[in-house]
Amino acid sequence: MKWQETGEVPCPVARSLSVIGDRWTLLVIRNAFFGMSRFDQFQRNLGVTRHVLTERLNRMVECDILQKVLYQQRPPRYEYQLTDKGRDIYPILMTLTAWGDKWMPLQQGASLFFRHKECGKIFTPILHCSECGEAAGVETVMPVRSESV
Amino acid sequence: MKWQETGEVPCPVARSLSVIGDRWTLLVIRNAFFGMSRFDQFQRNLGVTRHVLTERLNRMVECDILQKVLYQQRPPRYEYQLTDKGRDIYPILMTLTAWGDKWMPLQQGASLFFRHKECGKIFTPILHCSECGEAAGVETVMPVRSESV
DNA sequence: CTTGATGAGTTCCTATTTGGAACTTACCAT
DNA sequence: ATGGTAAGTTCCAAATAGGAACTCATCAAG
Repeated sequence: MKWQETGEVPCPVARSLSVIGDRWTLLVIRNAFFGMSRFDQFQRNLGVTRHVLTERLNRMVECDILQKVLYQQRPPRYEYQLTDKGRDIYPILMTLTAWGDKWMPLQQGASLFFRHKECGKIFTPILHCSECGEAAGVETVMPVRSESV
Repeated sequence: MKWQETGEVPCPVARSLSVIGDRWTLLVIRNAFFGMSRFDQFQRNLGVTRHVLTERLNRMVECDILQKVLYQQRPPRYEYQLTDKGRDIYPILMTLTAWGDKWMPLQQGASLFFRHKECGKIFTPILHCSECGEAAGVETVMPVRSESV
């Protein structure tokens, strides 16, 4: 099975991964959340080769995760900004961060935190149930395939 | 930059991705959550080539996401079971699922749901702040690098 | 006892994707 | 006229992936 065939696959995990399931893509998005938007910023910060970066940015624009915005004429220069679809990847980055901090810690401790503006504190993201509001972890959740709903 | 160099990188997102940041790895883990544990089950269900699957399973065992458990002698056969570290990937799969359902829907609707055992309902996972308990989305969260904490 | 099936890989070859470095194009500043 | 900046392109070598066939130990059937 090739990866371009998975965009229309029934599993939403596979569909998500068909777009954001490679390493550089998520790192570009992480940097976009830190305010980066230009080709050379991404390239220098990540160390990704220019031609892989070109391919990834184009794919994200096609998939409507980033949009090109003209920031200068003569010569025309575009920057890449997160769309609503792209901004909605934030929870994925938060859970990835939480997992990395917990299970692949470095001796000098975490290097990325999240501050909740409403209470002002550094926090760990916890998944809750949209229906009852209580925490929903692996022990309290059952995956259900749609055939059997 | 090569990918094997990123395991010790300061960003926890990059460290997470160095292990689970490729397409097949997360699909294998998804299937493990559905109860699969054997080589041929993974191979047939995913359509991944056997030698890529071998490499991925070995890597996950090395990283302590899966563990090999003998389930038969003569000939010795092992199955792959999620460890605590592996089970803790569940929130990542939930957020990936929620994003895929919302932004890459199929005409016939979602094909994977989560049921909260405590309230019995199908739900969408929402990230909350571990400190105050309120919802924490992209608008109410500030990423902070550790240098500036 | 020969054949066939099962499970978990391994091997081999080809095709695609990366990594790395240099080159291009359009402009501005000195 | 020279150098710098930004955003790519191009080229080649190296690594990774896809596909199909092969191996090995063992059990079951005819």
